[in-house]
Amino acid sequence: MSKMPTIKDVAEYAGVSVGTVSRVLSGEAAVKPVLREKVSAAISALGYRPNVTARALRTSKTDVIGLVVPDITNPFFAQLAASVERAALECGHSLMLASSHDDREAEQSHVFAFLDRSVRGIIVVASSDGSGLPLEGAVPIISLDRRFGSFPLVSTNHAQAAALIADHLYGLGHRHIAYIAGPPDTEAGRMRKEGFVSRIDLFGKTGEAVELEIAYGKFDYESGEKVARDLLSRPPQGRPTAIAAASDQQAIGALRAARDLKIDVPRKLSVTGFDDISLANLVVPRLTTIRQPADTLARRAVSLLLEEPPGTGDEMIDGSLIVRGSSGPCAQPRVAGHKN
Amino acid sequence: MSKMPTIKDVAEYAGVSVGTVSRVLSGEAAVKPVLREKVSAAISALGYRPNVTARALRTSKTDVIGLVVPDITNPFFAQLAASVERAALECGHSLMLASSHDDREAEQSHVFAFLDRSVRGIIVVASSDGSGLPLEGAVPIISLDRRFGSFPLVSTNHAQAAALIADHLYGLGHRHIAYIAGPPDTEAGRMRKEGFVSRIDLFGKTGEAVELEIAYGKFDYESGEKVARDLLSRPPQGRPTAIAAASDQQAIGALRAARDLKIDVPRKLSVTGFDDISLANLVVPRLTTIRQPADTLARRAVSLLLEEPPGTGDEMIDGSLIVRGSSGPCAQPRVAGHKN
DNA sequence: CTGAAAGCGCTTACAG
DNA sequence: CTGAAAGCGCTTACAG
Repeated sequence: MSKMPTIKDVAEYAGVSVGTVSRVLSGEAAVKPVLREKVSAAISALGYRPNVTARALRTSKTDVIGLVVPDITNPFFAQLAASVERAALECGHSLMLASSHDDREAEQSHVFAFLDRSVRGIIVVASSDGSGLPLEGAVPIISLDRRFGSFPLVSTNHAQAAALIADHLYGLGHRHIAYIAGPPDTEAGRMRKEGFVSRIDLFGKTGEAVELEIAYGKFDYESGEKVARDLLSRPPQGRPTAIAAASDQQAIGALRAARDLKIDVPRKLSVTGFDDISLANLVVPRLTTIRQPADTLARRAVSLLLEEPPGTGDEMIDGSLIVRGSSGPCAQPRVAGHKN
Repeated sequence: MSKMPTIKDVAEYAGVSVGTVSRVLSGEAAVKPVLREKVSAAISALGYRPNVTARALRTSKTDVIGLVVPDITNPFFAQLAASVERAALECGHSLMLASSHDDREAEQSHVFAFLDRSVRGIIVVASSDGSGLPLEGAVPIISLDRRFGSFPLVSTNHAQAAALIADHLYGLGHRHIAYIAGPPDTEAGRMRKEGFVSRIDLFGKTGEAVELEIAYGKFDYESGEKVARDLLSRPPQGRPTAIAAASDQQAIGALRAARDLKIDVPRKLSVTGFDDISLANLVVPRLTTIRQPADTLARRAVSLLLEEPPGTGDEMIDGSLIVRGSSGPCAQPRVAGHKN
């Protein structure tokens, strides 16, 4: 087997024309059973496998989906990638993966590289809000989780989900809350913050006022740790009783800062995340967070891509609140003697 | 631009033959400067980009590397994937990614799928020791981290690295150690265990004897937590003073078990991992572990793949010990009053 | 140094 | 229902 057999070899072996072989391969056109048999026999006798490249050239259709993520090392993106791969596989497609390392140029060049390979479609988890990419519809493009250019976005309903956290914390009695926001140049960062803030504002109007501090950071561990450290190195009375973070990684960083500062979570401080990465359930205490429906998101993105014609509208999928050990009732500092 | 321009369009625009265009594209053959200019001008005027598929069909060479990992959601594999992607990019190649979900059949079918796409080469992080794949050299295949079939393996020198941990723990005075091994059907699992055990045995002969318990598990969090829980729910005197795990994830699971059982790490128990995933530096306490040189591993794997002829021998790369807070001196239980 | 032509392995109208 | 033939967009001997 020094050379792979081609459709021509199969045709000769079976004593038919290549067209006929092609037809039984596609299964579309009707072929007389006798010939069909012969062809099938030839195929397995020779161990023939169609040349995907040739097929792609001829039909200018491939079965690969390109995915670009900011950083595959980020657990949430890894989860997303895994889900996209699975969804693609279910639809008989393969995955090409590229990391943009949060670099806009890399992101663009990866998209172009995918275009050059005439992939079936491209899903991009943008590194930051992309601006005017001069890309018209040769190949469908869908934004996942974070908007890329002006392409349709499939994402968690960040605002709705963030409001869930606000409800939770308010319900627990917290009236001094810090929110660690994500980068304001990401739609997810903005929407989560806005959802959270506007819910808290609403409480201010209809219930008890809440003192809300907002700090900005990146979505990673280090940012969360750093911001939380600043927030928490104040005397107890001036400290927030709850920190809501825009990502699990930030929240886990915050947890670490709290531990370093010997602040008991959840007794003295509640901490919440966003994403429900698998780690969230493993840290101590386990993290209260928002579950992003990675699987559903991925599946929808792939569907939109593959639809004929490709989906064109945004889709928002609700997140759900996962209550675990890192959040608890506010330690009512007004009662004397209960203070730290 | 409803249709992508082809090499033919460029040729017409520049007033030359397609052969000439192809030659300036490849940069190999000599082309008279005047024509070269014209062609370049035409290319940018039309926004021409070569059709990768056609080129692949013609040359039967592509610039994509296939990577199959057991689970992209596992932080170490994610790191490996990121490194492979980077290394591939540096060599002008793209990455196709597939997850085997630790399923041998899926693994095989992904390899075949890559073969069908006539990728330039395939790197596989095996889910378990693959056996006789009937794959001869159409396309180079390299095993990374865990051996696939009988293909050349690039991996950390697991035995050497595990011995480093043994040295560390022994040096700290631990004489009752538990080792949480990885699955014995993985080469990495076996070699790490063997490296660890034989080093401890050596101590037994040349120094003080060490009581060594060995438990088996998968490489994941849950396994580590479960095994450690069993190990640690014994009275303090019968407990190991150190747990060496075959992966960071196991170790982090063990950390969690220790915390649940209120066993102070590192005061009463030392815990070590293997991999140095980014999380290792974020758990509390930070995890002492072995750094696997993911970047070097990936780069070597890609190099072997791309060499002409492809590399054929195994390569072992030394790991390094990273000492952090989860390991410390043994709490000499022999001194009365110091006991728990 | 350059053009005309063959061919990579398929699919798909076009006749019959 | 089936075969002969064109053509997808390239690269590369082959002449000149």
